[in-house]
Amino acid sequence: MPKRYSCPVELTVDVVGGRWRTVILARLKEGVHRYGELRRLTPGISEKMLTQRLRELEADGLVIRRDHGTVPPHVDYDLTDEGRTLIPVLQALYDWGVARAARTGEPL
Amino acid sequence: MPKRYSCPVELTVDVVGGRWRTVILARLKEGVHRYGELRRLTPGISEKMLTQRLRELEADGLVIRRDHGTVPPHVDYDLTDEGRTLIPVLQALYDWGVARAARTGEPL
DNA sequence: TTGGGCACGCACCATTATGTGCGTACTTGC
DNA sequence: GCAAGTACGCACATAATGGTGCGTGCCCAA
Repeated sequence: MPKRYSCPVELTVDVVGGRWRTVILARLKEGVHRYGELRRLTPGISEKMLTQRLRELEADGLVIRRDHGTVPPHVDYDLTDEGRTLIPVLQALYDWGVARAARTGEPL
Repeated sequence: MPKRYSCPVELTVDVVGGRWRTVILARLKEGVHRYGELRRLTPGISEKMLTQRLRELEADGLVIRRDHGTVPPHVDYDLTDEGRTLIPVLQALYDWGVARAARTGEPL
């Protein structure tokens, strides 16, 4: 049975919620990145988490994984068209984070 | 030691992330609500969760709790000015949810 | 020859988030 | 008199999330 949402916000949170998904998407909105680049750009994430979240984002159709089939491996990730529809959301989250940090004096 | 963020999005997610916080905030952006109203407007949430999240949002300065001190109890919740700065974020989440539902055929 | 980078998979464990069910002290409606 | 509503608190249990450490097969630099 399909899950019912009482509010569109719930649906969105279901897709981009969680500790890492939005952070990863925010990186990818700046452009294509390799696995190792994402890992370095996201301090604190474990390799397991990064792989796991990327797989989920792929399954949700927000991200494409491109394996160049070379050896040593070269894989990169990009937003799909569907993923790009999230850009306004990611931008809003980004902007609020900046403003909030300014108000509270938290470091960035 | 203060927590470090590698990206402003991380900070935002820390504040409004999780299963319920955004949903509650989205309700409050429509106006003041009593505890019982929020409970009815948010199917699936337990009373414990609702109370817990409201306390956190209060502690983060996004929501005010007003206890009218009457008996039987009458308490209502509203966004603070700080909370109102989140409205563009909440709107972006809402809009994307609507558009996503339309694309995937998910019910609302 | 030893070590590191690449992009993971897998097994196991810890922490956090969330849910469930019950109690409270009082009032109003039936 | 009895149930229901109000706005919770508390104890317990499960589910989701996250971390650790190891192994893979190949290549390149020191």
